[in-house]
Amino acid sequence: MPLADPETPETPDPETPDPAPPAPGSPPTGESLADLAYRRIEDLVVTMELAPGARVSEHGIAERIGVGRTPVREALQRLAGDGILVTRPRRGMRVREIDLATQLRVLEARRALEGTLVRRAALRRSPEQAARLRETAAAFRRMRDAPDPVPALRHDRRFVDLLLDSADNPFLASIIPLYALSRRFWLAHYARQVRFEPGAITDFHIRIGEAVAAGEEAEAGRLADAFLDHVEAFARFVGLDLAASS
Amino acid sequence: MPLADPETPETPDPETPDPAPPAPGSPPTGESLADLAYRRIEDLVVTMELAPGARVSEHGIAERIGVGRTPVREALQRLAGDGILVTRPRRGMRVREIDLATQLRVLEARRALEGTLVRRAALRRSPEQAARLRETAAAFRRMRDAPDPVPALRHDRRFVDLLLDSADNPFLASIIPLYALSRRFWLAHYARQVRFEPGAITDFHIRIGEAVAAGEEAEAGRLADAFLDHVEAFARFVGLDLAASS
DNA sequence: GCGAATTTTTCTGCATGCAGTTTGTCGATT
DNA sequence: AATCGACAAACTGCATGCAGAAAAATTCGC
Repeated sequence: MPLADPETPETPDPETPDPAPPAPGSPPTGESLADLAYRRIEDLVVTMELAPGARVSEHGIAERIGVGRTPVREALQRLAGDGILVTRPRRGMRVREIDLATQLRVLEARRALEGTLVRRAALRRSPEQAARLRETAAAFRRMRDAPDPVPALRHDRRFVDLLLDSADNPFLASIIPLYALSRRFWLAHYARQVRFEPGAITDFHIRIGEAVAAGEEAEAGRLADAFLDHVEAFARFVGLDLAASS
Repeated sequence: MPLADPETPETPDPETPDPAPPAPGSPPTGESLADLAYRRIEDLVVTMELAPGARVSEHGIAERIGVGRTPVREALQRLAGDGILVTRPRRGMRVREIDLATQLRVLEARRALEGTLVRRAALRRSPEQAARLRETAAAFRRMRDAPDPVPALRHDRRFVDLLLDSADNPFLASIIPLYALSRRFWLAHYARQVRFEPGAITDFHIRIGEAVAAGEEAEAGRLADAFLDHVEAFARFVGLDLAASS
């Protein structure tokens, strides 16, 4: 999902005064079924309930999550555009396989975007966003040693959304699917290597969240770099394994 | 359009030998109507045949380019995701307005991605790609002083596609819509300021293309940085104007 | 004659149907 | 028994129909 763009602040739109956020006690969903489908499928992929390489059909997913084919199709096309699904010309879509080469490309793109993201977030976050970032860090801290990593993964998803809001640049949103692929890669392999204990990743999240909340631009940037070094080392480490076992 | 992903090279797919590129003398379109619609609409926006702020309806566009509403809808949603169109919840889509604040955000994101893009392209381009890059540079040279800038703009679009192919990282593709917005901004304002003559931009393209073709990573990176400095200076320069006149 | 309420139009979001392919299966032929 | 070919099922790409909501047009009240 590149650019959710929840109302561009630069163009206040002279024509209508904005009917207020769809009413506080609004209908259950303020989002379209396509948006819902996107996030649901993303989650299925990241948690590997939809296994790497699995075939994905519009009809199948539509039944699984209980909506029509149209919104599912829209979600699938976005996911394919994000590289989370791969589509062969006439043959349908599959969940992207996990492999080291792809993961290194993902990290290459993350490296391009992530430093800017956290630096700008540190620079531009509002006081409210800073507070939420601190809450997020605290939540990570509570989850630090939980046995099941999936809740932390889902929390991480929201953390990234918050960073993006704080950075106030919707054009950086293309980093979101990269995180999804990274989370899946990590989930697929973290158990294998004690050398990279799960807590280390969470610690980075905590420290980045706090640095951004504190407005420490340079420190946030350094942490993001160090984080990527760590993640890349992890990928290469388990990647040997991956190449050998296939 | 993030990630066109013309067959991922990392996953050679053991199942089928690939039915050859849709046949050389294939049916007129090797692409879907939605892809065609995307590019067509992108072009309409960049050339401002669809003016900034113009309302865009599925039906209207469908009639205009002669396809059904479904592929148009898919294209519009991608364009909205790319930030080229903006969509207010239930109120329809509009062509994004042109303003300095947005343009600076675009350039911020470009700065994050562009260096990586050209460096990797220089590192990974194939001999064939290098040849095509040189052809591209030559074509730019021929167009350098043409009175109508639109052909050069369209050529630039292909240049970027070629850089992306060369960089061999589909996850960098989110830069494509940023270029579209940059081209439109430039087209909207280039005539106003003789201080930034059109040829300067073309010169950057030429030099970057040649550096990438030659495999000069560091030089390509430096040129990309200098290019962005120039483009940002241009944006700020005409932006004063923009703010003053509105 | 001017503003406010109401009707009409237009548009999005979604479901569904249809055609052309592609994939998978099963049977016939060698 | 293996291979090839025909048939059947499934799926994508696209068109279209329908409901609800917003925008525009129109009419009504004052």
